[in-house]
Amino acid sequence: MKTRPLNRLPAEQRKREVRDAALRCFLANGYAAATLQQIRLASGASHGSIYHHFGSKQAIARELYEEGRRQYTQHMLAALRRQQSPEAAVRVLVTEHLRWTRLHRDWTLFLTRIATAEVNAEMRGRMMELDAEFADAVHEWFAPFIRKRLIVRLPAELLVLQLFGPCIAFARRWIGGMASTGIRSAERLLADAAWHALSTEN
Amino acid sequence: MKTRPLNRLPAEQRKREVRDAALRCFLANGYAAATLQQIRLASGASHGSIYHHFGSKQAIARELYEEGRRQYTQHMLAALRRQQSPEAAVRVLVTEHLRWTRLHRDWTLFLTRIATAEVNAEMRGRMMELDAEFADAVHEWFAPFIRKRLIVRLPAELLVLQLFGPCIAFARRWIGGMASTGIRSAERLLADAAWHALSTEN
Amino acid sequence: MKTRPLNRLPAEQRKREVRDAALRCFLANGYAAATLQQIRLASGASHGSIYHHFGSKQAIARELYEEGRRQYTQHMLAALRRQQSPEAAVRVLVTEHLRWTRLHRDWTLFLTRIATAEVNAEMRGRMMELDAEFADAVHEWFAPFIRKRLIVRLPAELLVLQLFGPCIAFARRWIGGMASTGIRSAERLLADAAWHALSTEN
Amino acid sequence: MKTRPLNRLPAEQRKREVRDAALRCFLANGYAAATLQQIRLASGASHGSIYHHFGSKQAIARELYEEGRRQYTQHMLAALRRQQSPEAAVRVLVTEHLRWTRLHRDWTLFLTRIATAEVNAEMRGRMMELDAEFADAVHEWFAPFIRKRLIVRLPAELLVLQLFGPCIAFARRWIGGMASTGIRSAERLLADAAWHALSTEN
DNA sequence: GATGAATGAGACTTCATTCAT
DNA sequence: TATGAATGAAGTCTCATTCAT
Repeated sequence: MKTRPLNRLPAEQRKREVRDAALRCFLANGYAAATLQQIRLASGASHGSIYHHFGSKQAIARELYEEGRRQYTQHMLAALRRQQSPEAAVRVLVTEHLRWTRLHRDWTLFLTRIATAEVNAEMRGRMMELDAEFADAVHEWFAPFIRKRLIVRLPAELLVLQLFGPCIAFARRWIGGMASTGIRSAERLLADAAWHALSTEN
Repeated sequence: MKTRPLNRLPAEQRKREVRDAALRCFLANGYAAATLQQIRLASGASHGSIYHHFGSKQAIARELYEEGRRQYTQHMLAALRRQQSPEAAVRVLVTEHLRWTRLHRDWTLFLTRIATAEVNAEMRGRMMELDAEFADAVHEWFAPFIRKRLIVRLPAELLVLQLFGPCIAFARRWIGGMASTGIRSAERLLADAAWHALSTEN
Repeated sequence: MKTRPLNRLPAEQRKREVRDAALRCFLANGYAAATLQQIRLASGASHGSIYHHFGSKQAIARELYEEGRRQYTQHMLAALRRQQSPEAAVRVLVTEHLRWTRLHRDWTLFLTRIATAEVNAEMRGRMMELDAEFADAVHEWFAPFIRKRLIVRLPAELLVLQLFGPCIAFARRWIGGMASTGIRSAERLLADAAWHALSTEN
Repeated sequence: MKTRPLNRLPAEQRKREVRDAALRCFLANGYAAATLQQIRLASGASHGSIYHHFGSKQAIARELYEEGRRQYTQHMLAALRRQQSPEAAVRVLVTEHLRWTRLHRDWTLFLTRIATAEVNAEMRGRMMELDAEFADAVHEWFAPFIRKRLIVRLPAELLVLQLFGPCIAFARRWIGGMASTGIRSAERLLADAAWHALSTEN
């Protein structure tokens, strides 16, 4: 009943702090195992304040997911659009994927886990939407080179899978501490392999 | 006066029923969201009976995981060992992976999810062990051909990733209802692509 | 930079809007279930503004109760005082009670519910006070006729109950959508019955 | 995690104790204000045990409501069916209603409050159903006497209201400590008044 | 006067697990 | 073996109310 608001903050700053704290908690033991209590203690915000700003635990995860995906996508597409040749593009996408994974280990872990975690249908739908958007953007860039037969003839979807499939699988192993190859060597080797797999020149 | 146990079953049959029910529950909303209550209702076994046979919720998942992995591994290695040439082997591995995915949709979904689910360290360790065993077996089969330079020179780990990465990623999309390519066309196309990616002949 | 109050209204108008919104909320699910959040959204006033004007959720209900009772009482006593004969008075009280119920369905529902709702002692005391005042006023009007034996010999309290009991019970059923008799037919029939019950002439 | 069941009871006995404790809690401050914590302490059952048997707080109230109504109804209908004449029947119904109210003050208070409390639609429907059943049973008993013109010509519904309306209103006042007339005097006076109101002989 | 961020106690409910029968 | 009553910690979320701006 008697309470004094101690830390009055601008809304966006408060949300920022809660999101950051929540990310740490989700990473520690996973989404389901993270508790509001932990997020509260880690963020310094009160229980009620968190709900005032987010409305639910899931909403925090949703905002984090959108943020992580946006950063990844922007990074990748920016790198892609700086390239001229398809070979450079293929190499850069693989290299940058692994580099982003390495530099943003937390985000990668969170995005990987939440994607298969038990989230509700609405959130799952949003994830698929973002997946499709990214795949489309990549495919669009390669389309002219596919028409010129510089890149193997594959449906757009499979081309993207051939491009990212191995490094996604590698990243998963690396995050889990299971990779015997170093991630830096993998950058080069998987870039070579991807170009070998996609080029018609070999 | 005393209630008589009505559903006395042979132990293995009762466990079978509980495992089957649990698989359905885990698939419905994920491991964490599934409750003993649901498994109890779905299996017809009582609370106490389930604990008598399994000891914990996690133990049920562990048994299911072992079972699913064993079936997958046996299927894949049997297919691999019937092959003579590296090309046939590469094609068969991709094809059979996708075929197994298609024919055992439930198992695939369960294995995929539990792999990133929030399980304890012991279970995670067991998963990695089984991963490594399978990778080693595949690599061992290809080793002679790698030495003969018929297969691209890649560390064993990356070779396996190059082989399965795309079809794992495809399977994930297909399970989620997101694949625009049919899984049967994908079998052929991804087999071609895998061979193109791994062969030194191209 | 600073947010400007956008909806600055004369105090009484703002209170009016909040009361109206609160009445709707209380009617929807009852006093206890109505939340300040709902009242805030329904009224357009901010959290703080509501507290500035009322001080508490209960105070809003109290003001509404006083308002509803005042309207009912004034209506009934005005109608009573226009009568000359006890028969006309009995008939008019029953008729007008049901007519007011019909024309002010919302108020009736609110007054009925709040009367048995879980409110604090202070408010309960105030309710009883108003009940007694009304009963006294009615009884005072009939006193001369009771002394002249035109109206059955009953303690004042029971006389009023005999007068209003059936139509209160009917109103309760009608509000709940349970009445099989139409409220307009009930006006006449219950007026007849009340006169039959109270008159010594029969 | 570690727990020892201390008070293992037959299911019905445990439910009995919880219901009794809940009735006391609901009476103390009303349904909404009563907490599971209070019921737990008052009943001696654990939190989980209560949910094992009832599933929700509302379900406890529902069972109590059914029980109270059943007791009231059985008492009243048994008394009614022992009568021969309509006069005796009218008097007995009024008298027994007030006597039951007096002897089962707790039940009356609970039934009165819960009826206007904030309960969900399903429970409200059940209440109306029981109301209608009782009214029908009473009306059926009087039907022959109405046809013989020994009882005033009123639609069944209004007849019942004329019969019980005043004593329901009185009971409400008496429970609230507002009645100036004693309940025992009221039994006789309201029985007389009811007969005067319903009989055609006067 | 108005706003809405902040509070924190406490609400109901769920759950894996235990164990007497 | 089977049953299901019992446990109680812990979960998410709600709420009336306060007060700095």
